[in-house]
Amino acid sequence: MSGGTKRKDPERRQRIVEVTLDVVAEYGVTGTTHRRIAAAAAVPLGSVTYYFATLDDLIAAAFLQLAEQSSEEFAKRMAMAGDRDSAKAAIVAIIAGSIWATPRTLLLSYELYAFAARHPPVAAVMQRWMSNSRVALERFFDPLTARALDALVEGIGIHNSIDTEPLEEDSIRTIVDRITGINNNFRQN
Amino acid sequence: MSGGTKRKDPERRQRIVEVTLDVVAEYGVTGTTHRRIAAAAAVPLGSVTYYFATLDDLIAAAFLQLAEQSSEEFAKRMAMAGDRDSAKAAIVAIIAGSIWATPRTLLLSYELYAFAARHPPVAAVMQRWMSNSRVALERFFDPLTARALDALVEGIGIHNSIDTEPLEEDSIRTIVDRITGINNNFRQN
DNA sequence: GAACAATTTGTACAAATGTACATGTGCTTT
DNA sequence: AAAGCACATGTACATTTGTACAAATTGTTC
Repeated sequence: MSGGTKRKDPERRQRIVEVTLDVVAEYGVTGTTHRRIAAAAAVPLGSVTYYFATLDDLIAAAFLQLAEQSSEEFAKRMAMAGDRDSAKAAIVAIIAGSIWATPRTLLLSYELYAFAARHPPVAAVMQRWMSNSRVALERFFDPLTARALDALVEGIGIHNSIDTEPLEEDSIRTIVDRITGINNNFRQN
Repeated sequence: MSGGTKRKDPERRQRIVEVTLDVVAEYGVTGTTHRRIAAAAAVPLGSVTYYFATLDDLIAAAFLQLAEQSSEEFAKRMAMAGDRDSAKAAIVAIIAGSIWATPRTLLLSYELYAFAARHPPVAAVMQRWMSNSRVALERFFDPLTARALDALVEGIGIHNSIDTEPLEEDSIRTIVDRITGINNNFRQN
């Protein structure tokens, strides 16, 4: 039939990519090696180099996946919102909830930023990611507000991960309210 | 006299620390090695290991210095402000101006975050840094607003460094105005 | 100026790493 | 069933790395 699976372990490549994120999360990019990845994926060393010409390629692939997943996730949550108020609620939930801003994700973000700074293709994907987030936000808010909210998600996320006592949900809501304005910049669709 | 300098190259240790930041900025923590640092500082390899027992120690020392410098710099700028309005102006300048949010500093920040996540002592210093920033801001704003502004500096800084067209100063001012409130949460001293 | 301790230097080496590659192994097509 | 091919595996190896260390050097103290 059409495009049948090739051989034995059809999802091996994908598994390697996913496991790479685990390794990065645990050891950092600095401590990420072919052998650790191979061990984590339970495949022989040669298998890792078979699918990815270079270690950088593999790490890049892993980060690309992370960016795309995050981007989709964010867009999905925003898409579920019907009006400005529920959009604001979604933002608050994204920042406060340990669903998205999990320690692991934050940590991977730091590694991603650092990595992207030295790998233009990855940087390009990050730009798309940011752009998508903004587009999603601009369904409910004007461009400037969208950017501010986007930055806020980033900033509070980071600070909360470092801070001993993270901001509470109510506080976050207050800030979001201030940025979006109680009665200015309407532009519903 | 009291505590005279020991030997030949009295500032060697300090120079090594500073040069380490250069190396990290250029190659990332991943690409930072004893030998590169030695070359950049124009000292023999043995000299690097003489002052710092381990490479991690050295990198940690370098990041600690970065954190302290940044912290002082931020506090100083805030201290110069006399009232809320000039404080707001200072914040806008910090975000927009390429003085503090230079590509190098941002890049080093990413590396620092990632590094701190795996090195508790460095994480502790980062907490102090954040705490200091907030205290500086709380001279002019209530605690919640201070946190929001702090996060905003972080978030916009990052996004601007990735984005193709950074936010203009006017836009930043608008957002800062919204967060600080035009006529709410006064608390001058 | 001899003893001393703090620095300085060059070299050595075991461990880890990225990558290459020769050799299997099992589908699929002819 | 033979051939072809994509995938799989284990091993090999040149490099790079962190770190140790013995030997020199230099200022300071007595």
